Amino acid sequence: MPRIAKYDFKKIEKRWKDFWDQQGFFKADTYHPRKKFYYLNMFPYPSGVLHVGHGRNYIIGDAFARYKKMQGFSVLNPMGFDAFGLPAENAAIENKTHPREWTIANIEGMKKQFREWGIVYDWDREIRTCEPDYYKWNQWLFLQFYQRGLAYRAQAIANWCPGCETVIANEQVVDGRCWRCDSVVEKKKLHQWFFKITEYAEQLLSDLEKLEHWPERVRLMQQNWIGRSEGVEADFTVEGFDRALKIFTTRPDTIFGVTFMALAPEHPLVEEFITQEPDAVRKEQMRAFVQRALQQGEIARGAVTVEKEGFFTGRYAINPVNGERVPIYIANYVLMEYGTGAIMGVPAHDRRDFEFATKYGLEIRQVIDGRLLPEKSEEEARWEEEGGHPPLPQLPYEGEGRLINSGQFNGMTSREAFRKIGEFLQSRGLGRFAVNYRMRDWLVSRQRYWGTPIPIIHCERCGIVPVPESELPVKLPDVPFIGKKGLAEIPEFYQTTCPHCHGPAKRDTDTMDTFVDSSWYYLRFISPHDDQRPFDPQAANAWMPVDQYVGGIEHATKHLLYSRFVTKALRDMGMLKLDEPFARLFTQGMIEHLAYRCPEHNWIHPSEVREGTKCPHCGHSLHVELRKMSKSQRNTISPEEVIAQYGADTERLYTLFMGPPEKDIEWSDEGVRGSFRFLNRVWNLVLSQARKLADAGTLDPTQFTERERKVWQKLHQTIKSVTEDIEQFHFNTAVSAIMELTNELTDYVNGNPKKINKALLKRALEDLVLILSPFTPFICEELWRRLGHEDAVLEQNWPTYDPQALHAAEREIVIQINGKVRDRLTVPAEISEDRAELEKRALARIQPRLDGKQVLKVIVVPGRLVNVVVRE
RNA sequence: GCCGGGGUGGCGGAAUCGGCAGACGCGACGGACUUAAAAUCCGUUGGAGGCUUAACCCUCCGUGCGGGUUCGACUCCCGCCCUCGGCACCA
Repeated sequence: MPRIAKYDFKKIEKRWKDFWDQQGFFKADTYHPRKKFYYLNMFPYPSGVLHVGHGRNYIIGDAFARYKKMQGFSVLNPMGFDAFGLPAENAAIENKTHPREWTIANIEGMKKQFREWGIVYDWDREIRTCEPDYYKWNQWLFLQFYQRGLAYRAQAIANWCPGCETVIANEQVVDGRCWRCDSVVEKKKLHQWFFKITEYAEQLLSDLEKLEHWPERVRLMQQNWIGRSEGVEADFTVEGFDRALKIFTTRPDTIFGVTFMALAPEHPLVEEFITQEPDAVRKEQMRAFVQRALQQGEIARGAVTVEKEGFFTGRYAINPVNGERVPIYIANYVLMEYGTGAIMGVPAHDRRDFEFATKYGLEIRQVIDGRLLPEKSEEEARWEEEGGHPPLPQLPYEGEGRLINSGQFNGMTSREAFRKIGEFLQSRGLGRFAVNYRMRDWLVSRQRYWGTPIPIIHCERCGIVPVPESELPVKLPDVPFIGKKGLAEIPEFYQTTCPHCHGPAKRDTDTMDTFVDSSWYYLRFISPHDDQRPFDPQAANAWMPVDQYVGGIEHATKHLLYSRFVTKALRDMGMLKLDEPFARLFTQGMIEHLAYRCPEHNWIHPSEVREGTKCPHCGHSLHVELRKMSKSQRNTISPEEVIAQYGADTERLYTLFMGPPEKDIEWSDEGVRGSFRFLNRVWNLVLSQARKLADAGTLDPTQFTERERKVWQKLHQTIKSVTEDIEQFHFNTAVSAIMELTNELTDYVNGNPKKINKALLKRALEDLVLILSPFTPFICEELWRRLGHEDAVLEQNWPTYDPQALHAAEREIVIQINGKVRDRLTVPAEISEDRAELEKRALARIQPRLDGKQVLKVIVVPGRLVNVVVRE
């Protein structure tokens, strides 16, 4: 027996890394793609050293791109870096360096890491958003938006993150905290730049339907986020005041139940009421209340838990439907940012209004009778039959029903009344149907250094003046970076002259949200070196949309929403001919690991944990929790360690095999060893046979023995299921199918070594290597050569299966009695579809078991089973 | 509160046009090899019970809980429980 060389992954991986670097398998034709496939991973923020959890995203992507390449697609598979952003500044401050240095160093480290993983990109298309040749086009985009009214500056109450010392967008606030640093977000009234994403609210919502290959979850998250509500805007006149008080309601059918009005503390009328208040004491009280409410707002007025508070303005409003006079309050629970910043209070049919009215002793008038809904008539009938009345619904009742106490609208259903009351108001010019969205405009200005400067100049004489396109890019000043220096502290930067009047002027000192950079980068990858425009529309139209996009779910209502908006805006600017940028989306799960926390010493690295999960410093019992891998929680596993011990192929295989890729899953060192063992088995199997197969004859399936036919069948079944699994991102089951094939081939080889069909085995081993190659490219490239091939795996065609080969000559039919398996029957394939024959054979077979019981019926599922139903 | 996903062996997970539950892997146990260990290889492994010289032979239970539909339910329907995620004083 010839000795088999050991699986020396270090040598193998080194060899093929270099080879792939030289080959350029993923170089794609920019202008004339044939059978194009645009594969894209969300590009990373260069935050430092990568751990195995980061690897998942890129390993999935590399496997998929390799598979598509072997299927004959022209694959565009680029990578770049979302290189602007706050962590670079914070790290620079900490390390007394410049954000640029920190960023570039990380990028170099990450590129090396990708290479270690065997991940192949077309680096000629690399993008770094912090370079002027990229951010110039952010500025261009900003100016285009400005011209079209899609970018505007406004004073608004913004989310201020005290940790990051900048404002952040609504999408970047999670549970009242900053998505990045977790600080509690405050509210500040500031002048800020916005992108008018709300102009596209309707399209962003309705086009979700087109995204049939997106996870349902993401679509729902966006739908909730956009939050469309249909309702009516109604004008209440204010007594002794010349302007109307506008409110928005989704329940115009309850308008006869209005017993008070409430204004947000920021509502413009509030200030006027205070100014005009003759009573000095009252004036002061009102002012104090507003002050208090606004301060409360800074913490989190949004919270349901905050007690509702109000203050009577002394003013009254007139209900446009019945002329009733109702008091106007200022209330802390009314939000200025939604609707009109004012509401009509209907305590009987709104939980919040009910709470408020109860507290302030306001009338609670029921105007909807929930018992009389047509859909409930069955229940009503039953109640009548039983001689009773249905119980009165408890107030507040927020459901639909029929109107009562509502004048001429009495008896209508809520739905009818919605329309009729809306029309009633409309016909008198006192209201109109209206739609409101929860989504707000995208706040894009940031008070930080490391970002794209906003290309705007403020001139005392001319006002806001856009920087002329010819002067782009407005470069970030190259100053030594000491401390938290924003552009507002760098006179060399902001001192300038006005492009109009040439007088002294000041540049805008804010930089753009980094999400602007990432909202269109997928277009830049297509023609990354174009210095005339952000991207070449012709090439973009040829390559877009991205056929498969992969990234984390955390971007569901941030990056994925912004990108959809920007694509639509560019379409309307005539630069793109498509509505949606990402045809297929896959959101991978996180990799988790146990994290240990000491009440005194915080996060403890698993390797330091002492026996019995004690803290190494103080002996305290540690709190153990499964958490996503993160540097801050000291529970990361470094790819270097894994690669040094087992090789990159093992890490790749384990990452894909560990579980469904969309799920969060725990990293297991034992699992890694299992993957390593498997690769050793494949290695030994192929090498033990490779030399013997040199003189394999021609393959002739018609001459197969029964055993050979079984091997042939398994091979084709495996090709089929692996292909289908990869298409659906079921990498875990694809790998297990390949493991089964390997087990089968090992059995075959060991079973009767003298009688091996060499042609069959050669083909089986070759196909095995090819279908495994997207997952573990290094070992497969090596084995492919050792099987006698000169050309690269990536130049091979993906194996296809023969439908004829999928079925065995014989099939096993299960025989059930009353649904329980009692016996089995092996029949020739032709018979397995013959109901009558199956029934006959099955009954004959189990006759002894029937024991004279009466057979009621026999159910035959061809090819599968026979179920005999007997009387017990 | 509203919306959505998910509950299957010791563990990760397979199997859903209703048709053999537990593929594949990990762990565990037993064995082979070895002076020994590691590595490797072979076998067993949902639970309970039974039969036999022996055999991978049989019976019952089993996919969060309780009902239902069906010849047959992890899969469909009704009602719950738990859990994860999104939204949330959005009028």
